[in-house]
Amino acid sequence: MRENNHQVSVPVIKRLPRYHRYLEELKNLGVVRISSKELSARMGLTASQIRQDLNCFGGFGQQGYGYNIEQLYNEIGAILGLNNKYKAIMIGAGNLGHAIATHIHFDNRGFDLVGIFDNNPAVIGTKVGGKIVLSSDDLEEFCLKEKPMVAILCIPAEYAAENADKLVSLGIKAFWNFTQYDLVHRYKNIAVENVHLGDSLMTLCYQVKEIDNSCEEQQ
Amino acid sequence: MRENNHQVSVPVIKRLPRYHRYLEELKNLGVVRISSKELSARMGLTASQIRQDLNCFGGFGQQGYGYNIEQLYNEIGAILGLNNKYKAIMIGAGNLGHAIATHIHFDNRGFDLVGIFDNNPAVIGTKVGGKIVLSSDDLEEFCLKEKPMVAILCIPAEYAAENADKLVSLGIKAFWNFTQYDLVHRYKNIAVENVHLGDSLMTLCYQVKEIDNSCEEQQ
DNA sequence: ATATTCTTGTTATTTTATTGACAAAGAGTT
DNA sequence: AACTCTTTGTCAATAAAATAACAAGAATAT
Repeated sequence: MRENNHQVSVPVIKRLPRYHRYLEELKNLGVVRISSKELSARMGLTASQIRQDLNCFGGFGQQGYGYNIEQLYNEIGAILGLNNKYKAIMIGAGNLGHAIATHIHFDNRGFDLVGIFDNNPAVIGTKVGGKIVLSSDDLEEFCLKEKPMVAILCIPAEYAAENADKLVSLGIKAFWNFTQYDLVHRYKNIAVENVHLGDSLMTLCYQVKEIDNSCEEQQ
Repeated sequence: MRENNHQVSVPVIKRLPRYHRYLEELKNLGVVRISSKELSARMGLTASQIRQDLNCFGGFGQQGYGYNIEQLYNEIGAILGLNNKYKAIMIGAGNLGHAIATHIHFDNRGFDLVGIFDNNPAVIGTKVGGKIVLSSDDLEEFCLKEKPMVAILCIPAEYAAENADKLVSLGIKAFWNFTQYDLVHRYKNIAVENVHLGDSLMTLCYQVKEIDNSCEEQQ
């Protein structure tokens, strides 16, 4: 892999998981090699972009041949760090937390969900995704012992800031943030990946409105 | 509002929900007006960007004064189309579908969730978010009668393509897609908003790896 | 072996997005 | 009423991202 001294841009990083998915599918289909041209056609982007993206990390292809699918799949997995087992804890075991904990394959994506916390007595002690939900009161002790690196926030927006501050003080280095609260520029050297479902739905609403308007115009 | 003949770029649209959130918060705090400068400081972006974004849709501000928060909030809501009641149906009432159906405030965001469908007999007939889960067998009849515009896909990736095709044939014009399957360039004149949670987690993994590496280097 | 085709990695160009600059206009002040 | 300050809307400049172009290397065919 190429030396990492030049920062790779966010748009490139955001595309890597998608490449990874397509390559996995091709790998499972038994396809051995692919050219940037063919992959671009499948994915609906330009061959140039694929080559440029990949060359941020190194030359994985071969002229006149293309890319070896299994190798490229593994390389991208390594770039993303999916072989890691970063310890993650979940804060909030309500509807959404429950769904995320049971639905997401953390182990394929570099993480290990080691603890789930809630402050609702009705939920504490129940099992979610094979794990017993712990009380938020035990959070500090747990963090000191297990030293998790990542926190998944599945709590109401109004509790996000205080919880995040506390978690940072307990050594958390990254957030997977499902709250509406914007954590992004609250800390430095803390990674934040927001999943703003409400924002996503509003964006869809705009698109639907556009389609709706153009339908009406045609009539 | 300004005439809509020039297409507004995707990055601008994606920022609108965030403006909307911040304005809502300010409104609830009883703040009446705000300048682009102050809003930009709160949101962590440039004043120029805010002014440029807003001027894609019209001049909502006043020189020497700034923007009236309530007015701007309403304008952005109207631009996004949040006052609509687009009928939405959910396909798949598993863990994730259940959480989305109960957790998301559809009515604040331009939608009305009118039906939930699943093909698992153990789930059909149960109540999710106050609605009885219907059998997928009833989907066609339901769509002919209710004419929903949007489908929320909470099914495994392998069933995404066939379901989407069927839904498009039944008149669905937009998808909120929670599957890993890429619907984007499958149809034209169909809106797709993807929520690829797996991709999001992989992106976070990359960020965590970066932090982890820089920590190790320091030692 | 040689020629031809394919396909990469990289540089150049174009397009898109963000930031900066500033005249014009209204708000607040004296 | 005149003056100063603030802040917009817009245009210009810069930065970033995507696309195109192409030389060079490797595979395949003859």
